[in-house]
Amino acid sequence: MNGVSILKVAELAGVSTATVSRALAGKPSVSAATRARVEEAAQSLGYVVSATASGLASGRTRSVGIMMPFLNRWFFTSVMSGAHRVLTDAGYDVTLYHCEPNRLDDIHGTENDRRARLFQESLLRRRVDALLLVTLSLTATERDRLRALGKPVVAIDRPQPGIPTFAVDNLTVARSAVTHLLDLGHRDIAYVGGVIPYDLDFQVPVLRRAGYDAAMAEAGIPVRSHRAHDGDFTSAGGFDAAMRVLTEGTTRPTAIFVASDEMAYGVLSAAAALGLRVPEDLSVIGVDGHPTGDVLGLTTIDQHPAEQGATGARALLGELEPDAEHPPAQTQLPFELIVRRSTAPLQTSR
Amino acid sequence: MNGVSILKVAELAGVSTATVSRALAGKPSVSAATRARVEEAAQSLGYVVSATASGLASGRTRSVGIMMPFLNRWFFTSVMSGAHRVLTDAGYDVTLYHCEPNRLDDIHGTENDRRARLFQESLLRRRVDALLLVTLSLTATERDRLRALGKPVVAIDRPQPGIPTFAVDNLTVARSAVTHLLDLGHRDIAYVGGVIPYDLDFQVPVLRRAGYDAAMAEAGIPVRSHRAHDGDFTSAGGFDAAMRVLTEGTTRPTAIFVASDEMAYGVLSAAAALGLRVPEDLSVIGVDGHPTGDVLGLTTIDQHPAEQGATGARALLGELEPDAEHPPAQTQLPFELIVRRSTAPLQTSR
DNA sequence: GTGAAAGCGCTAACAA
DNA sequence: TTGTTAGCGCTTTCAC
Repeated sequence: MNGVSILKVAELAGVSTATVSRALAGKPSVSAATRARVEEAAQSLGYVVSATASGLASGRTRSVGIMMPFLNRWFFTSVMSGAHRVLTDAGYDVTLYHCEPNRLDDIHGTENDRRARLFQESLLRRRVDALLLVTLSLTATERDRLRALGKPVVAIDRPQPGIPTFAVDNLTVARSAVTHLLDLGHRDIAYVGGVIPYDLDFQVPVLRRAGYDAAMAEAGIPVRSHRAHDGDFTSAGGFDAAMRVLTEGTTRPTAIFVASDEMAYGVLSAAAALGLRVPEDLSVIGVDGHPTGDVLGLTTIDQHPAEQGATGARALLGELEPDAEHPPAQTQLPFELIVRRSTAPLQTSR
Repeated sequence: MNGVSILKVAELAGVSTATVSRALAGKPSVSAATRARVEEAAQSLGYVVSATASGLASGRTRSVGIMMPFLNRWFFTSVMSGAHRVLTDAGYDVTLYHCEPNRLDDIHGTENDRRARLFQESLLRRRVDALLLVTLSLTATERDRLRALGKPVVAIDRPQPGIPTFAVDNLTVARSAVTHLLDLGHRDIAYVGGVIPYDLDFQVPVLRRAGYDAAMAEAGIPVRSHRAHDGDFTSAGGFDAAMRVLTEGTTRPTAIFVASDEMAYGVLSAAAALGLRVPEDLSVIGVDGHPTGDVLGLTTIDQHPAEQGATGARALLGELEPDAEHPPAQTQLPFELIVRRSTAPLQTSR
């Protein structure tokens, strides 16, 4: 019923349990011959160290936590997937924490018990050695609680004060997307973003909007407010926002920069619903590198989310090793413009 | 650095550590007054029980494992998400295991070390009290290893011999989809499925294909082989399969049943690429209930994946309680036809 | 390079 | 109802 204990291995190998522990942990102070005998004994008995016992004795659990605000959205799970691979290959298990975003309409913080429990209970159970935060906005209190854990913490995609962060430069990402449209001759460029429903301080949409504003300003093009609307990072939200962007006012934009691919699918659909041809009547560019963008011909900026997760995980593993240097405070990750058929030069004959 | 220990709580509350343990575990044999004092002491000290210590002493880790073949595909993460919610609300942590599918071209099982390590090492670390398998095909050996753990195991979506399973009836799902098309007057109905790349024994596509065959047979319509092609459960695969389905032979099907929504996006795109209007020239129906299907107007069969995960998790929690009855060997979950604008009555004037 | 022994922080008999 | 005590299965000094 229970697994084989270290004692059996010690007996079979004719050594003490201390030696078995050392040998299996790869400690240097074990002779090659002994190590071989121990490994063979362990192998033949199917012995695997008990996570709880080892964790209690050593204080290290060999598991790391990944915290994300959404458990089933492509970007987040892709980051997670990349991190998971790196961590499990290094012998760590992964515990998944769902950190529910604080909603804008709950600005007084009276709700979100689940999030409170996460920081006040779950993390204190000391089940993990380190934590990877994916696109999370923390309050100062939450950051203090994390710090109090005394464990390595790394953030992906959303810089946190005092926490090493790996992210693309979202402002530059957005600027690059808009610049692509500008280079194609577009001037009347709309923005579909996604600030609305979540997180008090969800920075990514803000930065993408800022990049849009910056690129337009550099091109000397004024941005009118009815040219920017919020989807909520869903296809349906993108559809609604695009319907407004494309029907408000007396003229129509010739291009739209959409802050995520999944919203862009909704934008493409809205264009079709209005009888607009893409890219002849309207150019559309997204962000993320979502795989369905391929068949839909969506031009996008791929930010390689799985690689982001892998990079964050490697930084964590580095910190977990006693004598490794700490990761830099903030590291910028690469991204890549992928031109497909949803963007084209401005048609001058309109 | 380390958390507060049970001893401090005991001192502050003026009781023994055993009583603290009992009180905090909600054991009945504690007086209301004592319990209150203990809880207050724990609260004021910010005490949370150590997962490792509690796990070692009790043999229960209060964590459950979720095993899935893909960590970043919508269906799987949705199931996971539903299960995660139920489990964390019940006070359990979730450890995520990636069980890499065995590829068809690796039929001799010489590779896939990661999968081997999962069953021969990770699971033996006894980090979890129970296991939820999402759409997994196990070998007999793997099943034996799971059984040897002596822990509750529940499967979602893919029946496993000897393991309680929750799933939609995939044959009926497929049959319903095809029947919807038949009811609209279609006779020449193609199939885009997805057997190719993974898992020796990946049953879902097989069942969906069987449902298609059955519905067609019942309608007395022969199925010709060039009317069925495999995508690989990706949009790109769906696109390629549809291109073949729509261009091979001298006539074109008037409808396509696609075994997943994400493939169906590729099918819609292929239709557009060929200048076919949906639904006027071609009806398309998918399966899953993927959210982007909403804006794309994709008719589908929603199988409520998050609910599937929640249901599986509840069954596991039931088994974790000593005196609960075991879940039934196989339970069929509901699904729902959602008619949108990608399907329409057969146009007789062609 | 290896062993003896003392915990790690809890839980679960067993007593009282 | 509560306290005492013996582990749970490892890791890690400290000796040798």
